[in-house]
Order: sequence, then C-alpha cells, then structure tokens
Amino acid sequence: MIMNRKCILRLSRYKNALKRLKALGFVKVFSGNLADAAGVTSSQVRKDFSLFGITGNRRGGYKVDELINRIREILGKNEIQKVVIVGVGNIGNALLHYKGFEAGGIHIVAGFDIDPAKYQRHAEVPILPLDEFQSFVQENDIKVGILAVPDVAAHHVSEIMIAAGIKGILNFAPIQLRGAEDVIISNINLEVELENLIYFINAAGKTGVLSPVEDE
Amino acid sequence: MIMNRKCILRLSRYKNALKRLKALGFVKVFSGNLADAAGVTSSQVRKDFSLFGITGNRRGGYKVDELINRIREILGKNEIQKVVIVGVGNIGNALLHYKGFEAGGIHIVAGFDIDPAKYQRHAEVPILPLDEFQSFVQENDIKVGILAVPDVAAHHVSEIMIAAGIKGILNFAPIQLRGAEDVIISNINLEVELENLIYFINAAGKTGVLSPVEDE
DNA sequence: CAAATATTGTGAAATAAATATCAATATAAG
DNA sequence: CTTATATTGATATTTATTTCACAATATTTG
Repeated sequence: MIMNRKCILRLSRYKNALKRLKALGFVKVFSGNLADAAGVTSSQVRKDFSLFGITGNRRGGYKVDELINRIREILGKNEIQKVVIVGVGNIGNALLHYKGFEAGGIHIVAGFDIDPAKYQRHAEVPILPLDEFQSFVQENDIKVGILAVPDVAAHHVSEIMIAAGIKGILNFAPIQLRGAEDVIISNINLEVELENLIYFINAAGKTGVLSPVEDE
Repeated sequence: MIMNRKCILRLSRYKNALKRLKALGFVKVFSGNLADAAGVTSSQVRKDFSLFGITGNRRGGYKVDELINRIREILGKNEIQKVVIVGVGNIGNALLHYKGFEAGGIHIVAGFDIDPAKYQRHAEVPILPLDEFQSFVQENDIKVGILAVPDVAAHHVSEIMIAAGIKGILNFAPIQLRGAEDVIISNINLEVELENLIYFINAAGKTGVLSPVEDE
C-alpha cells in the first residue's frame, strides 16, 4: 500500500479533531463534520479513509470512538512512543518540559547535551552527556529523536544519532538534513515559516489577494 | 503571477543554502549545487527561478551574492520583519530568546501573556499584558505574530490577534486554526510531526522500505 | 577564431493530489 | 412495510506539481 506523507499528517489531524469532537459530546461524525474540524474537504476525508480501509456506514457516518482507535492503530502509537532530545538549549529545553506530548502518548525520556553545566542526571527527565547517547538509546530501544542543536553542529549530531540507531529525526536546525536510507527526517525551520508568512502578507498588500491557508 | 506556497518555502531554503555556500567561499553556483544543498532536483531549482524571473548565465550558473539579494527582495524581508509572540509559556519563552532569528533579519519585539507573573516590561524583549496587544501592534505596525498558548485558548487568542491587525500567524497550538479572508496562518503541530515519524518507522519495520524524506 | 562543452531556461510529458460525481445503501419518516 | 433522504465509497475528472528533454547560448579549449 503506497501512502504519502501528507495523507498520514492529515490522519493525525483527524485524530486530534476527533478528540475535540468527542469532548464536545459527539458519538458519531460524518465526513463533513470532520472535514470542517480539520480544515479539509469531505471528499478528502473519505478518500484518505478509503486508502487505509477505514469504513463507516452509508448514511450513518463514523463512530467517534471506533474511528479514534482505528487511526491510533494505524499510526502505530502503541509500538513506539519514547523520544529523546539532543541539544538542550532554548528550544530543546522548552520541548523537554512541554506537557502537550504526554496527552498524546508521546514520552520525552531524556535530553542530551555536550555542556556539563546542563547535565541533570537525576531530574524527572534527565539531561545526560552526549557521550552516553548511544548506550542510552540502545538500552531503551529509542527510535525517535528531536534535534535542537545550533546549525553548525546539526549535521555532525545527526550522524551520531543515526549511528546510535535512531530512525526518525525531528530537526529544528535551520539546515536541510538528509538522512540515511532507512532514516526519516522531518525538518522544521521556523525562520523559513516566518519568511513565508511575510512574503504572503506583502504579496497581499500589493495585490489585495491572499492565498488560502495550507500547511505543509 | 500565481505562486504557490511550496515554491516560496523552497525559495527560502535556497537562500539559506546559498548563505552556507557563500560561507564556504562559493562565488557562483549551478542549479545542481543548489539542488544538492537544498535537497531537491536541479530542474526544480531552475523551474522555481523561472517562475520568479530569476535568471543566471547559460553555462555560467548564478552569482551567489546577486542570487541572495534577489531572493531576499522577492521574500520582502526589507518590508516586514518585526514579530510578536503571544503566550510566554515553554515554547513561547524559548522562541522569545531564540537567537537564530536575528541573523535572518527577523526581530522578536515583544511577548504577551495574561499571567501577571510573567510580565517584564523593561526587559530587552518586553513581556506585556495581553490587554496591551492591540495598541502595541498598531503603534509598532506589527503584521506577524507567533501563537503559543494552550490549545483551549488558541482560537480565542487568534481572534484577538486578527482583530488587532495581525495578518500572519505562526500557530503552535495543536488545533487547526482557520484565518479570516486576509489572514494567513501556518500551523506547526509537533505532536503530529512526531506521530508521523513514528508511523513511517513502524511502516519501515514491517516492509523494510522507508519513504523518501520530504517536508511540509 | 572555430569547435567543443556545460549549463540555463522553458515547453511538454509524466506523476501526484485534490475534488467532483454518483450509484449503492443504511437510516429515518410516514 | 414502503418511500424518501442523506451519506458513504469508489471512480472519474480536474488541477497542481514535478520531472524530463532539449534548443539556445555562454564559456572554455585548442
């Protein structure tokens, strides 16, 4: 089954939207409801579902609980959920203490840095020397890491991560990392995002028209 | 000229790559060099350039300095560059003190929050009451804001921002914000990104194949 | 100066993604 | 129980994006 990235990202968003709808008391939803909540079209929702074999009832929509479980199953959240952070600077530290992940079943289990002043071996989420990265990752079977080091170090550190067995990297350094064959990398570049906003605002100022909102 | 978002994002990345190439001593580049540095194909680079009317010399490539200036011009970095942050929690605070933006000509000029304990009126980058948001934004002609409040507050705060005249929002809250007609919103959802990595790692574990790296 | 060569710039082709359409059908109404 | 109706699910259509292919042309070499 060939699945593209965008489709999976949307699936994740559907799940988030479903949780909110559930909190509002929804027991079943129609593709249109979900489309509104996730900011897409109902065709898109049904198309995505059909790719994953998710089915509802004609005229009856989808049961919220079943749907959440099915998506969670597809996203594989029960198989990997421990995440480490490399680079405990501004951004890394914020993510280390970000509470939003826990609710989604993602656990930040440790931070790593090269600066001894940052080490906190006995904190709830320990901050350890980068030297210990490989052994920690292997002992704890970690597959996902967040990279939040300065740009000059990013490439080097990504190699350390990959060598240790990390298979997925969320990269905050403002360079385009290229992974190995079996490693997937998501690049988040905040400056690029801001520049993008600025461009479209300026463009709107000139033409009076603004492109529709989209992401990724 | 109809221009899509992805294309602009790439332009921004080309600029970053060019800066790095320049630092390495490059005076001119070929589309292939830039493609490698930015992780795309050379066709893509040339096509993007042709959309914006950027030209080089056949057989001579592009002059790095000219190219950087031209891209900077297109991205409009000389017109808007002041940015505010609403929500000085974990993430907001990290971004407030993130040094990476300055080099790119983006200035974080203030943070806003509703928690009086966070106010720092006389700090280098002041943290002010949300009540003062509108007057600050209007007096300082701010058009771009970063939204980093808890999800339950996100929608409400986005409305305050838009009412104050903000035209571009970089949203870190894990809900899909929908802007007004003339407001552009970029959503960055870290949990979704992590889930996505987890999905592809699990998928690779089953099939032995991993999709190529891409973003947005 | 002429010939060889590498690279751009662009239109055409291929691929991928999103949207629209509509028959099938479950639910609800009468 | 029958009819009307709304919604799915799948296919077709449209639109967008990427890649390919190659003529045009600077630059370099002999």
